[in-house]
Amino acid sequence: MGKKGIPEIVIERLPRYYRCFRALRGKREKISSHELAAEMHTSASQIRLDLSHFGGFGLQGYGYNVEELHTKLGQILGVDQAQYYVIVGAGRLGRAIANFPVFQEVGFSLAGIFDIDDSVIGQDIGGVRVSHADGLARFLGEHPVRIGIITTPAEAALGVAEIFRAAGVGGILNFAPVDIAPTRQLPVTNIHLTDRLLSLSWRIMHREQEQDVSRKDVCSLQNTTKE
Amino acid sequence: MGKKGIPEIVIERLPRYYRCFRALRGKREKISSHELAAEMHTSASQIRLDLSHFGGFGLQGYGYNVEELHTKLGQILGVDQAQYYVIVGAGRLGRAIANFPVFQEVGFSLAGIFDIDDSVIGQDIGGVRVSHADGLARFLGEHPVRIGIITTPAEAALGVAEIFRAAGVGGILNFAPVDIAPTRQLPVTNIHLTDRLLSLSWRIMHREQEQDVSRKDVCSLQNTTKE
DNA sequence: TAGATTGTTAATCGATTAACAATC
DNA sequence: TAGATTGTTAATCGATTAACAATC
Repeated sequence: MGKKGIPEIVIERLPRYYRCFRALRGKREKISSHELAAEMHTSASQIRLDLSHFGGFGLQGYGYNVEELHTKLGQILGVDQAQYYVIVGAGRLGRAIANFPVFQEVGFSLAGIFDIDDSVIGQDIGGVRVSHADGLARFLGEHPVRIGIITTPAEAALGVAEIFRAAGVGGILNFAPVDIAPTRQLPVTNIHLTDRLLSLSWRIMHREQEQDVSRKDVCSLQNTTKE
Repeated sequence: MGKKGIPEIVIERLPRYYRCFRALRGKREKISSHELAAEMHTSASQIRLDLSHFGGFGLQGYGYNVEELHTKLGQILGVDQAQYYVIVGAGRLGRAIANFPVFQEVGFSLAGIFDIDDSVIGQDIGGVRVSHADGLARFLGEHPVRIGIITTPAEAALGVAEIFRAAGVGGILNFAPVDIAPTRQLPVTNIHLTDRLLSLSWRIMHREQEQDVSRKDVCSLQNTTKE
């Protein structure tokens, strides 16, 4: 099977597999779908089907080679190539993201950070000087920016998204509490932290009917696979 | 239909409806499922089925009353009651979250913030003094904390989760790049920002086969509903 | 009343799980 | 070779969409 028609939901799971194989490096040479399913609290079937979308990474009677899968999944996710991103909105969340060590580890470099508040312009954040947002469009025209991250207040977010779109930025990661609509040309991931807090709040109030992990060991990391 | 057996996926969508009705307040008195679907880029069927899980909020021939739905959805999500949360990990991300205005707007109050770094202990973050994490278990025993937010490095996260569990905290929102397993007693939402960045990276590299929004108007917010 | 729009049931679609032949 | 474990197809399960009777 080629790279066409891979369900979106499989793509969303891919980073988790990557993370798992990354953590396994050095610890073991190989792992079977069943062992991995136990680690990840999923099913072996799902792992095999998910991975098979990208080619035959496993070996019958052996399993998956940890080193190989780590490399292959990294390539699939674009971790092997340097990628540049910019942050618009140099508030607390923007600063936090600018300093995420994992982003760097994974090959993403901060190319620029922008704001409209004169009092923060010129400050050094994550090794980069904050510039005025007026210069954003121009900056994007001169630098190869793959990802635009929005950490502005809600009001500013759509305007920034439009600048990103016009400049041909590859994709948007939006943290402003507004939904930015993706298009075929411009994938967008909207991350609404408050939404996650609220759905968690609901689940807390209704925890009785939570997933029926058998109670023998409440905080265990025991897997619930049946296969 | 009662509150039993509502699919998890519906719950995850609920905050989005809430956000939408919140934004509509004052602007209009009522809205039909079709109009709302256009706003939200979903289908009217899905909206009607989702909302019907919680009771008959709509009125035939009229639609949904904005004010009423805002109130009802707020109640369902627990926004009407004061809820306390603590943050463990007073780094940049922890500070950012402590200052999220939307969390407060929605009824969540920061009860405490903890770290192990002596140089940050005693600092004021979001109106709360940073305490040493050694005092976390005791603090939880003395205060009614609904949600525990983890913004520590990966290594510390499981230990903190265990303290939360032992203290009977209602639920966990985890930002550390580790999966904390939920149990029936303790719902957990793991938010892996790097995972979202990586799946976006894949989508950028494969944007050709993105969802086929018709190209007539690339950046439009035009709805794609068919019903 | 006639038109609009819900709540809900039935039909469709997609995702997960189970099963097993292929093969290391 | 025999045992293990994959990749893949078929069966099941769940979620979305379509249709429509109920009713404001």
